[in-house]
Amino acid sequence: MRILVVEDEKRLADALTQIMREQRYTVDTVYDGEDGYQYARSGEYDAVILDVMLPKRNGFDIVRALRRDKVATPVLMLTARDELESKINGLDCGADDYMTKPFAPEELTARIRALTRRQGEVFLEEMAFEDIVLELANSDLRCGAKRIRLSYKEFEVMKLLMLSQNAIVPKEQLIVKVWGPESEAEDNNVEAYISFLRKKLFFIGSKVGIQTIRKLGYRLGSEAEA
Amino acid sequence: MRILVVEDEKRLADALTQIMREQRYTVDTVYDGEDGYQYARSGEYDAVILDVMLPKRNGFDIVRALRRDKVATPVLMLTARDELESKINGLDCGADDYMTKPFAPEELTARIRALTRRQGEVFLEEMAFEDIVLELANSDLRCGAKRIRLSYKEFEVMKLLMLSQNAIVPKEQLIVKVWGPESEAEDNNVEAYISFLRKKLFFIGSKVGIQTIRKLGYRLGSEAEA
DNA sequence: CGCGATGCTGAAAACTTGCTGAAATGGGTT
DNA sequence: AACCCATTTCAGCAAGTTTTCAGCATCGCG
Repeated sequence: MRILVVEDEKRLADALTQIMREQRYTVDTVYDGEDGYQYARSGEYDAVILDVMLPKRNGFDIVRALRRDKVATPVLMLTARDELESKINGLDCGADDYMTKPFAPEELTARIRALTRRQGEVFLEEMAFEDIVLELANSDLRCGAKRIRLSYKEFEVMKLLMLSQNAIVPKEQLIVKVWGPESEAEDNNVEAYISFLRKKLFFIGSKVGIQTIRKLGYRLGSEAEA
Repeated sequence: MRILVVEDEKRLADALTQIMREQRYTVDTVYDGEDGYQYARSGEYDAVILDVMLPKRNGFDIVRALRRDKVATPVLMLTARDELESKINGLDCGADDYMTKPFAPEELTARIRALTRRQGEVFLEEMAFEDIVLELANSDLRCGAKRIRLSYKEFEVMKLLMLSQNAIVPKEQLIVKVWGPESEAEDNNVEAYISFLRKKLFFIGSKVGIQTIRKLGYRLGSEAEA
């Protein structure tokens, strides 16, 4: 989860950055309105913490511009003034929430959680290993420009292998997690799917291969190592 | 736009209802937590204004229950206490915003506007995707000079697909949002409409197509990609 | 090396899921 | 009542997925 902090007061900016990093967000920090706007416009953030009073360009202005640019990133406005006017102004500009300084760190994190929750879950969108990427949203397996659609079970098997990175995944575990603990699935079912996946890995030209560790299971590795 | 007000104090409840009606929202009002939960659970509101202290069931509890039921309706919590604790509590329960009593009517309406804006119920004239434009006012789908009228349900399905841009929209979600959560609609109903829409997309000569992602849902994409 | 155990894979079968044309339904209008 | 239109229903087909199975390949052990 990526957060953009736009705040000119160095001490406060650092504090905000620190607080958010502790919550395991990836934080970028900029110190004036113009930079803030440019960064936020990229749309790659999951939330923006935006001071109202800023050099070069004020917060209201930035939010309005972002919304006009069709950037929907949630924005939390920050201001020293506790006036109703500026609250309403902020929310009406298209900001999603509003907080007055000073504030407790917990309040900040709670508000950011509330803002990011919506998109939240979905944001881990892909898994990577070596030169391949598994797109969680649509079950596509990608290597460079080439891609191929995986079926439901192929996807599940691949996901488990990638989740374990280089570790060995026992057949038994694949059966339990993909076919279910009650299932009648046999080893050969897994073998068939490993075979399907190998074909698809070859097709997209990946150097990643599925290695067989006899009697133990399978694991991912690059063809080179072996 | 439909709003649910859950407030036990009669005077305040009436005031809230009045304020929101003046803003042309359709307002339903209930006076205790249990009713509040039941009504909100229908998912048919665009926002809920929820008091924390309520007979039968408190506000935190209700939000938590709603989120557990996968109801994503934005909730604005209302409380007399200006304590940080209860703010955090409210937001972490899954509420989307928080306001302390007393408040100015303008602040309430500004916050509700902010909450409802986010779900994309924006009053735009039209929505665009690649070479097609959906005219919200008259339900026409346009590609260049060619246009065709969509029926009500065709329009709703198309709107949801376009709202999600490239993201996958599950059949289930289409059923819930177009046919309603209580409906008996089956997958085949959606399939039939997807089929209608494909014919119309073809008719207006768009390069946009509706892609099927087996077991997951549908999404828009240009014919080229695939 | 020879043998059994283990794993691989292509093809076919069995099954699921999705598509679509046509007909039925049903509400609203003329 | 006759018609129009949106919507639902249904049946058969198409496409995609999963299972099954047979035969071959490979491994490791004696």
